[in-house]
Formats: sequence, C-alpha cells, structure tokens
Amino acid sequence: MKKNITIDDVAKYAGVSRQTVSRAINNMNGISEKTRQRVLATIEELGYRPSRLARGMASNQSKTIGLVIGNILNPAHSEVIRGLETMAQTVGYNVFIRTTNYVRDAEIETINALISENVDGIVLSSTHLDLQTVASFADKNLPIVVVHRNMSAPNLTSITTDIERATQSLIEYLIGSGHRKVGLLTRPGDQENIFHVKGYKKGFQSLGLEVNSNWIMQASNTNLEAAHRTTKQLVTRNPDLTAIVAYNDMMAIAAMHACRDMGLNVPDDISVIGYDDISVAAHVFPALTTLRIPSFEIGQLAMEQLLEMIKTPDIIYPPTLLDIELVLRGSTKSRQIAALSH
Amino acid sequence: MKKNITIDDVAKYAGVSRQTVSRAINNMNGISEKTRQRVLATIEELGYRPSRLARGMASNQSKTIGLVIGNILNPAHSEVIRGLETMAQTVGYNVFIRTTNYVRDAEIETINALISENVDGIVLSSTHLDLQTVASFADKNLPIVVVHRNMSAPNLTSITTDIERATQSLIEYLIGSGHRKVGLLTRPGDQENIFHVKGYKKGFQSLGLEVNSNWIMQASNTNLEAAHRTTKQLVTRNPDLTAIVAYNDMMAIAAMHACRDMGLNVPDDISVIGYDDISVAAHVFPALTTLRIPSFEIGQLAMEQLLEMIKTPDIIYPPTLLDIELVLRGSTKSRQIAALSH
DNA sequence: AAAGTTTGCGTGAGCGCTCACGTAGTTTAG
DNA sequence: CTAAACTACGTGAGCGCTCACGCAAACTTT
Repeated sequence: MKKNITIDDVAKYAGVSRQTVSRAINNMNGISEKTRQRVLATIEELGYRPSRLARGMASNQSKTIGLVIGNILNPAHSEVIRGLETMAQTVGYNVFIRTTNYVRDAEIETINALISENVDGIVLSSTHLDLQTVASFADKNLPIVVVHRNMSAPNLTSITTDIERATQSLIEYLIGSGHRKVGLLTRPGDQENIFHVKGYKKGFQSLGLEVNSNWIMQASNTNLEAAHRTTKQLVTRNPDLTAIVAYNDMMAIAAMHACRDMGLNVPDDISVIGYDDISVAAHVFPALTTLRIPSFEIGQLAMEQLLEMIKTPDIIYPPTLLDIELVLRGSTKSRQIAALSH
Repeated sequence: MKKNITIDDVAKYAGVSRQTVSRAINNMNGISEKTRQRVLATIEELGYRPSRLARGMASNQSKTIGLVIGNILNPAHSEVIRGLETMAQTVGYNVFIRTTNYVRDAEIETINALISENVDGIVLSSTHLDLQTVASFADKNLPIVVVHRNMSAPNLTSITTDIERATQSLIEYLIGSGHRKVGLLTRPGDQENIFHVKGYKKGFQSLGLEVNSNWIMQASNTNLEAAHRTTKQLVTRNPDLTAIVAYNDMMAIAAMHACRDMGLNVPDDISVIGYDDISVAAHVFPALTTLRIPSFEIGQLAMEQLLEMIKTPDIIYPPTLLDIELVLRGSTKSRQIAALSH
C-alpha cells in the first residue's frame, strides 16, 4: 500500500506552507516565480497528485459533471459522449454518465442523485422534461446544458439542430423528386412533441398535400428489433409507399432489412432515409442516405458551454443551433416524371 | 441557491447525534430499530442526501471506479460500458470513463490520473500493458479487473473470452466447409500478441495446412475507413480468397462493403465473418456471420468482480472465461465438394 | 522620509462526513 | 447479588484540501 502524498508533505519538503503549494498547483498569484518552480519541482519529485475529493470538499467544486442520457447504445450517442469527454479531459473534468431508458421519472431522480453527488453541472440529452422543470433545477451552482432540445433560461442553455425544419426540407425534397407516399418510422411518444413528426407533416402541408396518418408509425422502442417489426407493419399497411423516413440511422438500417424481408428492393422499390450519419451508414448495403447530425460537435459544444456557465454563472447564454446536412447515398432514388404526372 | 442539508441538520432535527444518523444511513448496527426509523423519516422529510465527496474523504472510499478503454465508438464497447454501468448503478457506484486511443503510454498516465482521483478500483479494457506492469498498479486499495485479456494476480483478475481458441475453431470450421484460402483482416500491433492472429494460424496448423502470410493484413486502425481500405488491398493481393475473417463486426461490415466495391458478391464469391454480434450485425445485408462475444455480460461481471475485490482484498480471484458462440448468417456460405477434392 | 501600496508568504478554520473511542444503561452469567 | 458483557448512543479527531484572513518585507508615491 503506497502511502498517499499530501499537500503537507510537499509543503514540508519544499520548505513552504501548505497554502503556497496550493498557489503553485492552482496557478494563483501571490507567489514568486522562483518559489513556484521550486514547489513544482518537489511535486514532480514526490509524485504528488492532489486529491480530487479533498479539493471538491474545500472548494465546493467537484470538477465533475453529469450526463443524463436515454441510452448509450446508439453510436450517435457514443459520438456525443466522445465529444463531451474529449473536451472534459482537456480541462480536467470528469463525466458521470447516467442512463434513464427514456423514462421521465428516472430523469428527475437521476438529476437529483447527481446533485447530491456534487456535480458542477449537468448535460441533459433529449430530455422529456419541460422547460419549467429543467429550469427549476438550473442554478448558479448547477448550470445545465440541454442537448437535442431547444431551451434557454438563466444558467440553462442548449445545443440543438433543427430536426423539424430539416425533416420538412427532406419531405419537400422527396416530393420534389417524385415521391408521393412517404412513410415515417418514428419513436414512441406524443406525436405533438416529436420534431421528426412535426417536420414531416409541415413538409406535406407546405406543398398543399394531405398527410395520411397511416403513413406515420411509431415503434414501441428505438431498438433495431422494434424498428424492424414496425417497418413491416408500416409496409404491410401501405404497400404503395415509395419512401420511408426513419427516426435515426440504426432504425433505418433495420427498416431496410424489413423491406428486404418483404421482398422490396431498396432503393428501386422503396427509398430509406435515416438521421445521424453514424459511421456504418456509409458502409451498409445499400449505403444509407441520411441527414447528418454533428454529434461529436454537439458533445464538444455542450461541454464548452457548460464550462462557460460554471465559470460565469447567472448569464443567459444563447442556444446554439447546428446545421443538418443531407447526405445522399444509395438507399434513395428519385421517382420518374411518370409519377409526377399523377 | 438551495442550502445544502448536512448530516448535522438531520441530527439536530431528529434529536440524535451525527453518528447515529450515520449509523442509520449506512445500515450499521449499534442503533435501535425505533431510532433508525425516526432518523430515516427525518431524512426523507428534509430531503437530505449525503455528500459523496465528504463520504469519500472520511472513509477513503469514493464509490467511484475508473474504466480505461481504447475508444467508445464500437457498439461492442458500448455494451461493455452498459453492463458495467448497469451493475454500478444498482450498488451506487460511479464510473469514470477514460479513453486512450489504444496508446500504451496513455494507459499508464490514465491509470495514474485515476488513482489520484481516488477511484476505488479500475477496469482495464484490452490493455497493451503486460501482467507485471498492471500488477504493479494493483493493490489492496486499488483492485483491477482486466477485460479481454487473461491476467491474474493478487487484487487483479480478468474477464475474457478465448478468442484464440474460437478463431482456431472458426478456421477449422471454414476449412471443413470447403474454404481453403481464408484472409484475415486484423488490427495493428505485434502479430505475436494478437489472439486473433494466433488462433488463425493455429487453425491452419492443426489441420496440417500452410498459412500464407499474404492472407493476413493489418489495418492501420480499427475504424471503418481503414478496414475498407485494407480489405481492398487484401483482396487485390489475393484475388482467390473465398473468405475473410475480420477483427470485429464493424470492420467486417466495412470489409463486405469493400468486397462489393471490388465486384465480389458476399457470400457467393467470398464469405465474411466478424466478431461481437453487435445489434446491427443481424440487420445489414447480407446479415453478418459472427462470433458472438457476450459484451454486456463481460461488463457486468467485471463490475461484480471489482466490487468483490473492493470488499475483500488481497485474495486471488480466478479469471473468468466466457464462451464464444458462432452465429451463422447470410454472409457465409460453404464451398462445394469440388473444392475439397483439391 | 513618512505614508501608502503591492508582493509574497503563513495561519486558522472548516467543508461533511466516518472512525475510533468513550460511556451510560441494560442484560446475562456464576 | 455482583462482575462481565452487551446495547445504544455520543464525542473528538481528522480525511486533504481551499478560503479568508493576517502580516511582514519591498516597492511606490508625494
């Protein structure tokens, strides 16, 4: 058992006071350059590492933030985590990751738990909570960054993409390229609260077309099996669909699989579109057309914003809106003029 | 700013001493059932949550463990993390995740950093470090569980699968089903240290066949682009391969893509096999034949073992070896007798 | 040259817990 | 009926830091 070297050991060894060592490691002033060098040298020599726990206790800053996320299996989520963690590591912060399986109450409980664990801030991914509830948690001592949802309040900001508008554009694009009957494979939940659904409907409406509610189908879960099953139902119910817009790339891959199972060729019989542009999207067959969400960047920016808010609280930081880009690949095909004349 | 309720507040309110409150929340004895109930009631009433930091300071147990992993992008790794975290959450432990990009020195530095952050234990995934180095970190105050590598020492154990043996069996199976020229798409590193390569060679040797070193190709990286590129080179160099064994499912998917790009049909012209059985493997086209690694279970067991070691140190815990199962899907096809007569 | 200002350092307190004791009151053993 | 052994609490110390001071020495200013 290695004895732990404390700040007092360093102080004694360097012949200075505890506080002077503290000044050296925290780059505070009130210490001469000469002393600082000497202290840093002894720190190096003794292999001293300050205790995160003690620091947290004394300063009321744990250098830890919490991430509350539905699940971590989707590679797009992993990208967000990676962005967050990359940023966090460079500034010496830790991340507690907590999964909620998208259960609302679990989110609240998790946030409370994180507070009691003295986190300095929280990143909430795709929360189900409303602005008021989230804002009630946000505090000068607990800034919150919400990801994938647009929110703003004191000590609360967000990093988002405009899924609704991007989906509307996508629908307009699909219709413009000859599609008429476009299915939507989406997640469970109240349709009024799903940007994916709202944008889909707006797309049709903006072109003066009717939306057939049979074309919208919500999987019971965002996993691949549910997506596969639901796509089969969707296609069975609407055999004349020429395109399916999935909720994300993972579900889109399962949707393509389901189409194959139903004897449909992608993209000749039916086009499939996903969201995220996860790394496999370009490698599956057919390669998946997708709306690229900059997940890594979202994670990075979330951490950056959170750090800003920790440093300077009580300011209202404007939400960040990142662009979504349509990446055309082999899973989509335009319909010929014949269809347009219809 | 909500004032933090401390243990002293609870003590005062319940009319007992600090220590009695501590006894109540930690289920220690030396407290009557009646008092315990009363204390727990006031805790509930005041909404008291003990500070993880203070607890850690006082007890020298931070209830936090560290995970050192190469990257988190592979869904198989996410599964390990999920298993670890699921287990951790049920016992109130936190996990610090640190990525190293598979750099050896980063591993050492990361372990040191985690130690200074007072973690109670460490899980090392696919480490490059040798037994001696890892064992030198392991300590009664810092048990270590190594995942995907077989190691054992005091306060050090491992959860693994026998990749070498499974690969050998796979090769034997492939040859048994008529394949003769089997390519290996593997990761960078010294071939002597890659179980994947060792098992591959053993498979041929056990059947008295020559291994052609041209059939082995190491991607410069484990990402999809490198796998795609390397597969093309592998196929170009050996146009007569009838099967490719990839390092994992992600790389196998990229390999299938590369084969298509080269005008080869999978599985008619060439079979492709991966490892892990990640969730998309069953949904890509053709569905991927793979050696299933129980990643979630590995994560769970790693956490369980670590908790055991934290509770009862200085015992040698035997390594755990989990089974690998061959999952046959559409990406493989046996070669006909014609090939066997060769 | 006296007074004010800055610079460089040290000291005590305390963050919120747990640990190792101490001490009454109660039960058990001989 | 008394000594020994619990049971149910309370008390002081301390984990390793930072914060808010305090206080000399050096450096300006008028």
